[in-house]
Amino acid sequence: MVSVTTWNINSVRLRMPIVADFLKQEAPDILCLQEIKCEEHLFPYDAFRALGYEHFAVHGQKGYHGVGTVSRIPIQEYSRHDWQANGEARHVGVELAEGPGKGTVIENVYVPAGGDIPDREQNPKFGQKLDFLERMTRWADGIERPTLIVGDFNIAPLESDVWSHKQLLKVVSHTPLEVETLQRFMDAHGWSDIGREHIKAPERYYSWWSYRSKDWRKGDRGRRLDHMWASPELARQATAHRVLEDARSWEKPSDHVPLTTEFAL
Amino acid sequence: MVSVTTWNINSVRLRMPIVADFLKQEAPDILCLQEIKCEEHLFPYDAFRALGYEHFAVHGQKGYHGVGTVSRIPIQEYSRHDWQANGEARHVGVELAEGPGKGTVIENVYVPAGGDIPDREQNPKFGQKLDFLERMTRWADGIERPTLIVGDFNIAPLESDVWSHKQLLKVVSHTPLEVETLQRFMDAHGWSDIGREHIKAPERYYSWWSYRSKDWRKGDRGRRLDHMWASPELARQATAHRVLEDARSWEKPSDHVPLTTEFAL
DNA sequence: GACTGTGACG
DNA sequence: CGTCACAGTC
Repeated sequence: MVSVTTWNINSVRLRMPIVADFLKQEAPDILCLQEIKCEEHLFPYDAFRALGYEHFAVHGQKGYHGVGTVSRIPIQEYSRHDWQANGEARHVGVELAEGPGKGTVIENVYVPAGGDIPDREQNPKFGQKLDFLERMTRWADGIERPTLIVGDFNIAPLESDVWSHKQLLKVVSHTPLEVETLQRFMDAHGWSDIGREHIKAPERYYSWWSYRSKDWRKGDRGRRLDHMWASPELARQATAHRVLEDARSWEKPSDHVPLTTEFAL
Repeated sequence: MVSVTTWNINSVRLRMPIVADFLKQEAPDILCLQEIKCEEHLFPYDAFRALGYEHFAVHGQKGYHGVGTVSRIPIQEYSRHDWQANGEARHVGVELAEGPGKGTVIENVYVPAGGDIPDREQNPKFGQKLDFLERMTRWADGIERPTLIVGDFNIAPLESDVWSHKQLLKVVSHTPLEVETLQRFMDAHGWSDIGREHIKAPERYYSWWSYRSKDWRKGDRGRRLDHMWASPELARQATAHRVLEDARSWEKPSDHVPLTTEFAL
């Protein structure tokens, strides 16, 4: 069995105390973090080692973005794409280096948020987000090995992925254009949406609640921005999937919560 | 009996938890804070009221400096000098409004730090500090009522007020020029240095330890920058004086510790 | 609302 | 080392 967690941590240095709590409690084999917000040499390697996580693939930059994959089973860095070709650290890929599942690829990605206005002309960041997804789509077309891609996709595709489909139709993260673009990425490889295989629509499923409200539970205005997608054959080996909503209430929380999937490898 | 505390708090909003602890523990009648670092409308009045302190004289500004006098016995704002005439909030004066000691004046002051280089030409801030003290000296010359002046004077006048007289002779806060300038202020009214009346030189007496060292106790590199000076007749009524060095070890401490004097009024 | 870096100030 | 302000991002 191999378990994998994805978590947009919104500063790994600031959040290391709750990351440690999470690892002690949930003990996934592999933890994929997004928005680590630090350069690679400032990543808290020692704190992870002290918890038994001794394998790393970190793609960081100063201040913004950045992803890091941390593991207690051997992994090997496999790829590091810059799909925007602008130097931003938004992806790192690893493969399982030993044991059952050896060669399985785990891609950790942080898709651009896309700014406020869902219009390429008025808001270049929205265009960048779509372009990023389209380049990922072309890349996915050539995937030949069993692959798990996880991370903050910054898109909530289904109606039951948001607290109000109607009120979010023109809000970046849930616009039809983004949803279609994400669908093309899905089709390019035939990804299986593990989250929705285990928590079927139309059941409510969120992974993010804004900081901009006193009580995140009040109104439950969440969105499912974080995802775990697998190649079809790998998806069939997923035996369990959990969303740790409680983490949104922890001390100094991230605005995202961790998602975990177990695989019978 | 009336007890008065002076404490450079280095942000009253950030430090309110330890201020509350202090008031519960020491319960002075009057608390004079410096470096409150907030505008008046952001001063935590309610937190003080909840502790039984319902009388205030606050002179604040955005971000820097600022002084506030908080009392559980009636006080009345008396003066608010701008000795530099540059709009900085560095002084507020009150008088006891009722009971024994009615009319006694308590001045709360935050003398400019003076920058790094002890030279007017190279460092205008050093000149401003001296000018500030000289204007206070002219003001002190006209004092006619029993007065207590407390606060962060940013000068450690005596050899035993610093961890190394020799090593600090050219360090702003202990230069001969500052010490002479402070002495002229003392002479202008005949102030009595209550701290040194109770803890006589050459006994070690510090009220500040820099943040710039891991362990403030290591080497004990302190300075006596905070003072409580009284008119001669008032000084004779001072019955006790304490320095709460422990406060330097509290959770998220200020770099200054509170000084308290009791008066038999 | 909460994070980052920066720069000023101590 | 540690505070605040500011601007940028999400």
